[in-house]
Amino acid sequence: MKDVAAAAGVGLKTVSRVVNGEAGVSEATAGRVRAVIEQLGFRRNDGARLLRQGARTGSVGLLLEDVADPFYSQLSRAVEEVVRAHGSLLLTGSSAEDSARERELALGFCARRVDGLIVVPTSADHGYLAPETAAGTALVSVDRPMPGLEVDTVLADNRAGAVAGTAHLLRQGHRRVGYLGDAPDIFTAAERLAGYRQAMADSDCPVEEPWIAMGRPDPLGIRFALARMLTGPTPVTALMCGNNRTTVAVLRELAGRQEHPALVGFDDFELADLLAVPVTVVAQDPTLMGRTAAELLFRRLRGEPAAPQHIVVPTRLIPRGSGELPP
Amino acid sequence: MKDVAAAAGVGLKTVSRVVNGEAGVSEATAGRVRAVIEQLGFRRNDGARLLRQGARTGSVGLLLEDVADPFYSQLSRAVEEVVRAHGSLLLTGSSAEDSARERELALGFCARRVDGLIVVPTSADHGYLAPETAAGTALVSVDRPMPGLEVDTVLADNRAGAVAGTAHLLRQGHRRVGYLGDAPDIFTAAERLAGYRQAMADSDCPVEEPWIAMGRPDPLGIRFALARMLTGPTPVTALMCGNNRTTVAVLRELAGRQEHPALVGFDDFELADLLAVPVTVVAQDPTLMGRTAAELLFRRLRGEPAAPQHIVVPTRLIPRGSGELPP
DNA sequence: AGTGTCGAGGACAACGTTGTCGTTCGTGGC
DNA sequence: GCCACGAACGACAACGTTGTCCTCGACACT
Repeated sequence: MKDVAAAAGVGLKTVSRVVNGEAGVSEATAGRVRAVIEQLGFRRNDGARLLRQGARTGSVGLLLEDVADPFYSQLSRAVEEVVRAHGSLLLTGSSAEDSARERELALGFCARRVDGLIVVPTSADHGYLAPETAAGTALVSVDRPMPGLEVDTVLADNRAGAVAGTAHLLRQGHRRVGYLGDAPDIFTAAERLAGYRQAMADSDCPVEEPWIAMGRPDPLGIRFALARMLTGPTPVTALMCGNNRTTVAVLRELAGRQEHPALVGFDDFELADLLAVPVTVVAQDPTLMGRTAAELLFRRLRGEPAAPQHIVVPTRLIPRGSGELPP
Repeated sequence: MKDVAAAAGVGLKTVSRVVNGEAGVSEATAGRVRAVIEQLGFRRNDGARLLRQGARTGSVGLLLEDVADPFYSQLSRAVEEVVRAHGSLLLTGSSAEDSARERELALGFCARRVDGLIVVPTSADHGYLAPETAAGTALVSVDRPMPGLEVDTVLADNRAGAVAGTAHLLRQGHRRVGYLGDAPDIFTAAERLAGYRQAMADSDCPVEEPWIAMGRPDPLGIRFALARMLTGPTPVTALMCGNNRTTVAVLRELAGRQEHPALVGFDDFELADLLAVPVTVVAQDPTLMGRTAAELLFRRLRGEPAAPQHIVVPTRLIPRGSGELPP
């Protein structure tokens, strides 16, 4: 900017005025300055601007488990749209379910002075973010609650969804239903497992422990779990899958086996309706969740709600065939 | 930091030294300063730091069509991994194929002084980025070349892939093959269409214009296009689809129709192998493309290659069934 | 005791902006 | 001719850091 001022033969402040469209510059001068700016390819340094103004940086951080997961990538897109509508930019990071990595990214974002942070928290304590919220950084937790900090939170109705999915299978006449879910220290996984147990209990169906398999969805683990569930002395006739990754892994494994148990998946996924047996799912609305979280963040930045909000987004059972198979 | 210095009863610079782990501070003082930092929840303002140092900001911008598209979300994740390995942060934006929006985002990133920009360019001229590259911002174009600017570029071998996919159908005995692709002003769409035409010509198969449908993949457009291709006087017996979105839309539309033409899709997609008729695809490697682009960016930041690099990532035909159906 | 040396720590400027306040100059009214 | 006034513009400080250079005291050596 100094260079521009020198080249245009005007003062520093005049260039600043032109750049910011402020009044008090004659059209002749402004034109000359603009020409020099164009010629020199000058762009204002937002870092310095923000430093001076002490204002918002116009950027928001989004921290989730994995951008490549369709659930999160849809959520991410929804967040982006809201952020964009507010004229802000979005920093994204994948925690890969590693709390150290999450923390590192979150603090990195804060060092860049993001206005707010939208986080899909890992299960570790998030007290380290307290100074940031105290310093005015808005914080919204999405998909899971944030352990160790009272913040705005947007959750799916995991338990009710799992109850609905499991109950749907039971209504088809199944009594032995298996459950495959993510690692139980993940909030959603635990909630959905609880929903499954509740639905089973509500229908007086005792649950045998071999019917339950919890863990990060890897093909081998799924294979063993399915073998145990489907070929034991009391084989299950139906499966409830706790998330899209697991559902897909199960479908892939089932494709290589003889058994064709009924199946309901938590999370909708593309092409679920086009499979040989279309897959019944308990659909979440990642777009709505992302949008809600982002809007909550900007409401918070406007200083609107006094107490932390807790919003629960309902799920929806979509019968497509796999969940309507008889025992 | 001023507050920390005051509270700890030391000078500003001493706090700075502690924060940066510089020598010249006694352990006693350093401990005291660290305690105050902890207590006050102080975090260094990276904006000011970078302003002072005039150095790299440790951030990179990624601009693509749509984070929610599985192809781009995988690419995005790969970029993120490399960026993280270099200790940088990632700003992400979706252009939604809108060049004005892309430009706005790109300039926004540059105002934040990102060290580099990885872009999936729209078809508009990108000369506006010339001043940025001149100012030292690294720039890499991925998935498509960047019109109007000579930059590092990572492309898939679109034409060869489309040739391979189309030739594969022709080898099954098809002579009338239809092509459905994205809007022809998109580089990849045009390249792949050209590959299709070339393969047809190589096998002396004349192409009739109703067999070709180019445009943004919307269900209605696909429906009309398929009706035209499949029910005209010279109906096609096979389809080549130009991208994952189109392939999925076509599959969905075909599911509601009687005809079951052979089909090869450009881009692999999850569950392609689990459909009623598993889908033969020309697979790209979005992870490799993303990683390559990001590594190129950091090489450029280290000042390594003199001239802009052009890297072409090969595609791979994966026969699964749909492409092996006879006429 | 005087001098040199070294470690600890502070004062100050500068990075690129913008808010505040002042200066200059032209115009219009008396 | 004088003054008031407003428009156009510039000088300067400040934002939070860090690099440079300085001071101060302790200690060892002559």
